Amino acid sequence: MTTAPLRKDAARNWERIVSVARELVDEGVPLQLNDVARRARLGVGTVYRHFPTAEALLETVAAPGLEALAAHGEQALTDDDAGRALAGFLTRTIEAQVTDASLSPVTAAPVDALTRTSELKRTLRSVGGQLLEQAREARVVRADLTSDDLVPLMCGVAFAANVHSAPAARAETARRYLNALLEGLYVR
Amino acid sequence: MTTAPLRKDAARNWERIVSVARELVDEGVPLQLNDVARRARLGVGTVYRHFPTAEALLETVAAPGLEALAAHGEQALTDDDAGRALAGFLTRTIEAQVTDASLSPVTAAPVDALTRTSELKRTLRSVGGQLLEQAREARVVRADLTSDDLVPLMCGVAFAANVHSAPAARAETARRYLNALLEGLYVR
Amino acid sequence: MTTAPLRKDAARNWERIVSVARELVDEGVPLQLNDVARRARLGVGTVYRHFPTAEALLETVAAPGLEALAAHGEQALTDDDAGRALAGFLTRTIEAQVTDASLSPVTAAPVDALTRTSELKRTLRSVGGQLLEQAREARVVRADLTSDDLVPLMCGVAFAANVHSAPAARAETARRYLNALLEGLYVR
Amino acid sequence: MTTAPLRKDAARNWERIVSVARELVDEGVPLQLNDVARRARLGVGTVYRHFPTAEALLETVAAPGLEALAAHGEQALTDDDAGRALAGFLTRTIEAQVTDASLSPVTAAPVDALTRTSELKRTLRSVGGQLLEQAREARVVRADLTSDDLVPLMCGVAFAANVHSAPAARAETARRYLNALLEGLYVR
DNA sequence: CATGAATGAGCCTTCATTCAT
DNA sequence: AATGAATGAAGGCTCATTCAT
Repeated sequence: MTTAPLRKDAARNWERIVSVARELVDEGVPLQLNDVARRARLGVGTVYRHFPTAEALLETVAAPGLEALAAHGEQALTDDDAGRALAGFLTRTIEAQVTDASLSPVTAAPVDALTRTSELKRTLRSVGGQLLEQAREARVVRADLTSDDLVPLMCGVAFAANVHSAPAARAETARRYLNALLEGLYVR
Repeated sequence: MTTAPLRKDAARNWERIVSVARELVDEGVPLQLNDVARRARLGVGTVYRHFPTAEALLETVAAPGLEALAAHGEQALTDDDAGRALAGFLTRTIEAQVTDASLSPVTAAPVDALTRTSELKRTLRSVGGQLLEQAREARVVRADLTSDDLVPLMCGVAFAANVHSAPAARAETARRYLNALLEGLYVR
Repeated sequence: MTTAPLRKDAARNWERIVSVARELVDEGVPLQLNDVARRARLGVGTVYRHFPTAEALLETVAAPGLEALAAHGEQALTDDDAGRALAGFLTRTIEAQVTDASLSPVTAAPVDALTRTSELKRTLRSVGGQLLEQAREARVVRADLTSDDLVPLMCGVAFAANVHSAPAARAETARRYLNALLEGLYVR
Repeated sequence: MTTAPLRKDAARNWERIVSVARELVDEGVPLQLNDVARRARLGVGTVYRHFPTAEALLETVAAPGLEALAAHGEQALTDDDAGRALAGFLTRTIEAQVTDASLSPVTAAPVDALTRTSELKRTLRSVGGQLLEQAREARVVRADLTSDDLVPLMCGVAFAANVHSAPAARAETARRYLNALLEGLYVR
C-alpha cells in the first residue's frame, strides 16, 4: 500500500511541517497543530490536510528514530553473542527514548494514528522478541520474560530517568537504571 | 501543626469533595474543580475554598495511600532481614501505585501543593533510604544505588506495568516487573 | 436622628473594620468587604452588618477627612482677607484629596451611601460657596464661577495630579496645578 | 510599517467589532470582549483574534479621535498668533475628551496596548509641546509650565466637567472650566 | 491544494451576597 | 450579634476543528 507521491510544493510543505514539529518536540513544547502552522508559516488547513491529528504528526516525527532502532535490531540479530546483542539493543533503545522526546509517547501509546507506526512497532517487537529468544536459548536471560515485556520495561526505564533527574543527567541516569535492571538490584 | 477543625457542615462538604475526587481518579478522569463541584452538587466556590488547585485536591486524595506506605515502611525498619524488609517495602509501594491512580502523579511531581504532601514524601524517601542503607550494609544490594534512585525506579516500574497491560492484569504485571528489577533480567 | 449606641464589643468591631479599611485605602487596594473581614479577623457577616456596601465603608473612612476640611472652611470664613481665605481652603482641599485616597471617589460620587456623607458634602459646598461669595464681593475672583463649580474643579486638579505623576511628586504637582488654575495659564 | 491588509470578510468583522465597541463606549458601558462578541453576533475567538485585550480594542476605537486632534494641532502650529493657537488646540482637546468617552481612559493610561496608540500620544505631546513653546516665547503663557503638564491638565479639566454635570451640559461646562484655567480663577 | 478567519464549547477563577450555625 | 461556609453568576481566555475564499 503506497501513498500517492506528493506534488513538489506539497512535498515541500510536508517537510516544512515535520521539521517544525521536530523543533517543537525538541523544545519540549506539546504539539499543537495551530502552533505548528504558525511556525511553519502555513495555513492551519494545510497542516490538517497532511496530518489529521497531532498524534499523526508526532508519529511521523518519531518514525525515523523508530526505523533506526529497528535497523540496529536487525543488525544485532547477526551477533554471535546473544546476551551482548540483546543488551546492545536495549541500550540503544533507552538512549533513543531519553534523547528523542517523540519516542516515549509514541511507544507507550496503546493505539496508533498511522499504519506506518503500527508496522514499525510490530517490527520492533518482533526483533526484540527474537533477540530475547536467542538470549533465552543461550540461558543468559531469565525465563519468565516474554517479548511483550520488552517495550513496557524500556518505557519504564526511560520514565524513571525522567523523574527527578536534571535534563542533562538523564542519559547517564538512564544507563545506570538499565544496568540495574539487567543485573538486578540484588546481589546474589 | 494542626489545621483548625472544620465546622460540621464544612467537614461534610470536604468529605464529599474528596470522595467525589476519589471516584473521578478511580475512573481515570483528570481532576477538574468545576467537574468535581458539579458531581458533588456543590458550588464551584465551595470546592475552591477547600482546595485552591486541582493538585491540592489530588494530593489530598493521595495522602492516605502515602501514609499507609510510610507506616508500612516504618514497620519494615524493624525487620531483622534487611533484604526482605526492602523488598517488602518496594513491593507494597508498587502495588499501591498500580492500584491507586492518585499516587503516581503525586509521587512523580517535582513540586507539591500541600506541605503535608511534602512531609509525606520526605518521610517516604527517608524510610526508603534507611531500608536501602541496611540492605547495603547486609551486602544484599548493589552498591551504586542511592536513596534518590528508589522513587524514580518505583515510578518506572509502575509506569511499565501500565503500558500495554490490561487494567486487571496490572497488579500481577507490576509484581513480575519488580521481581525482574530486583533479581535482574540476566542470569548470572 | 441619632443612631442607637453600640454595645461595647460591637463598637470595638466597628473600629477594627474602619481601621483595616483605612489601611487598605492607604495601600491603594480597592475595598472589598470579604478582604476587610479577613484582615480584621472578623466574619464577613459582621462587616456586612456594620456596612451594607463597600461604599458605606469607604464613606465612613473618608468622613474624618471631610470633617476636617469643613472645620477648616468654617475657620477660614472668619478671615478678613477673602482671597486668602478661599485660596487657603482650596489648597487644603487639594492637599487632602491627594494625600487621602478615600476622598476623591467619595467627593466625585453622584450619590452617597450614608446620610452623614451627604450632610458633610452639603456643608462643604455651603462653606465653599460662602468663601467664594466673599471673594467675589471683594472682586478678587472672576464672576462666572458658582459654588457648584468648586467641587468639580478641585476634583479635576486632584485627578490631573494623579495622571502621569509619580506618587511621591503628587502633592507638589497638585500645588502647582492649583496655582496655575488660580492665577491662570495665560499671562495678562 | 503597514499592517497586512485583511481579507474581505475579516475586514467586515473588524469593522463590526469596532463599531459595536464604539456603541458600547458611547453608552458608557465598560468594554468586555465577550460582550462585544455577543452584540456583534460573532464568536469570542474572532474578537480575541482581532483584539487581544479590551484595551487594544478601546485604543482602536479612540484612534480616529486622537488622529483628528493631532491633525488639528499640526494645523495650529502654522498659526501666527501663538496664544490663539495654543488655546484653540486645548479647546479642541477638551471638547473631544468630553464628547468621546474613549479618549479619557486612553489618554490617561500610563501604558498602551498598541504601538499605534503610543505613536499618536507621542505626536500629541510633541505638538502640544511646540505650541506651548511658541506661546511661551511670545510671553503669553506662564513660564513654569512644561509640555508634560498639558496632558494631565487637560485630563483634569475633562474630569472636572464630568463631575456633577449633566451629560448634556458637559461640553459647555468643559469650555467654562478650560477658560477659567487659562485666565485664572483670580482676577488680577 | 492552500489559506487562515471563524467558531464556540469548555475550562478556569473571582467575588458580592446570603444564611445556617 | 457574630460567624464564615456556601453559593453561582459572571467574566476571562484557549484551542481543536471547520469551511468560505
